[in-house]
Amino acid sequence: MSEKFNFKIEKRLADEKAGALGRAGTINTPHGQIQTPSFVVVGTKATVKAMTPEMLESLGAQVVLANTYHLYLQPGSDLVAQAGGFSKFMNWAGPTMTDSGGFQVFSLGAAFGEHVSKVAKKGDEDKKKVEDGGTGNEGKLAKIDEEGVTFKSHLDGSSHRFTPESSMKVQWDLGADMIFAFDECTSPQATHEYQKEAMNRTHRWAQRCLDAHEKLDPENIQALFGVVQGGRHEDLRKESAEILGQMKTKSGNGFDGFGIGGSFDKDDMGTAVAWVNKVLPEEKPRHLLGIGDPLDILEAVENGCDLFDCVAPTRIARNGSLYTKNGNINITNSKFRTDFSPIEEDCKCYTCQNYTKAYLAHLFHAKEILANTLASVHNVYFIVNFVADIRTAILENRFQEFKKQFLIAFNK
RNA sequence: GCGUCGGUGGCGGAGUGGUCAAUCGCACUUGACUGUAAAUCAAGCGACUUAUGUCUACGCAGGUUCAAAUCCUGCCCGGCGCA
Repeated sequence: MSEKFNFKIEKRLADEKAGALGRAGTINTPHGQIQTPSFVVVGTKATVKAMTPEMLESLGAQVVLANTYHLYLQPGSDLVAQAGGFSKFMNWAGPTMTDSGGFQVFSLGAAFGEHVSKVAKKGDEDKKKVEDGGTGNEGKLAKIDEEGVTFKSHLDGSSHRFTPESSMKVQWDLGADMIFAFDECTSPQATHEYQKEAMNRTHRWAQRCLDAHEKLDPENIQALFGVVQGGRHEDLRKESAEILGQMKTKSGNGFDGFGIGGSFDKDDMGTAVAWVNKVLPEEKPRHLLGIGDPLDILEAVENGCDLFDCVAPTRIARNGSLYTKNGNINITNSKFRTDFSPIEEDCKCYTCQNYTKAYLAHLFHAKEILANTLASVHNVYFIVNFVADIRTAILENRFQEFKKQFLIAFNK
């Protein structure tokens, strides 16, 4: 009944600008098509915070990504399996993905209690280099060894262990169309030496994921994406893409697509992504994990990425930051209290069609729960349609013009 | 009228002789947020300022003291009790 996973490239950027890696395509999954490039909405615990699936669908979202670690802890992956998978559980009929739990190795390990982002900005250089990835320190909730990672639940402190094999099993139970190999997301503050060590471990884990997945899912119902690591280093990134691009099981099955994970330099994301995408097999989709800033997406699409997921649109929405074509605004700023115009005059989202900035400002100041929903609707609409517009521009041979116009308006 | 308790920064409310421009909470202002530990977090919040700097401040007016939001006197205002 369902179509097997596949990816078709419809249009390449290369005919517009020599050397450009970008493309527009279509992914087929058992739960429908994804027109790429596409923004994947994050619904960590089988819910996109403050939004119903109907809202997501009506604003054009195509894919939802949930998280292995979170659903494993709560309500438990066996329960989600009983429900028929997280997509059925949350009433989202479209394509789905799950992250492997690899990001929690970072967020509950190296990044726990620190002010570290996986995207390093200027001025972060003076932050101390971390020799062991930062995971061995006291108080961290994740500890890594060769076999896997031991976590302490952030909910109740109980101990749990993930291995490449168990991540595959949990993701099988969660039942997404596309899943990721269990990897280690490293801190941008980690040394080159540590990045290399972590990358090599991630490669060994990738092979184990590939093998375990083949046993669990011999008909390959779920597409498995390998995750490229290597941090901010060109040599490591290229090596990782090379190894994962060619990795196979004994019976010859390789990855169905690739995630690009780990840490980046904010200023040079396009370059880092290009190192990888020049090496990865062209005919497989590439998902840039956890990246969602409009400017980063623009760079990454141009350099060959097809899918993006990011918590930013929903998280910053809940904190009062709203995307506009002229840059972000913070709706809680005092000047918006009496601004009776929509967030954006020409925006077609439900929020902009029906409410004013003054009303949203009021909801935020009053800490009304509807603020989260209306702000999330706008931001998700903005980013999903922004990426869809990039796709259209590629198909219509006007990507560079689109990019130029967007940057002029968006850059503050 | 008598007695009694109290009047502190936008609000609530600590402080009861020096370390107080004054704990804390709220409100307010601004910022951050990139595979969600997140409806979270950070900074600021008397004035002027580059300042560990100066000035003005704890109902009002005096006084005691080297030093007062803190002690004394008077006044004004409020709560409660008794007439």
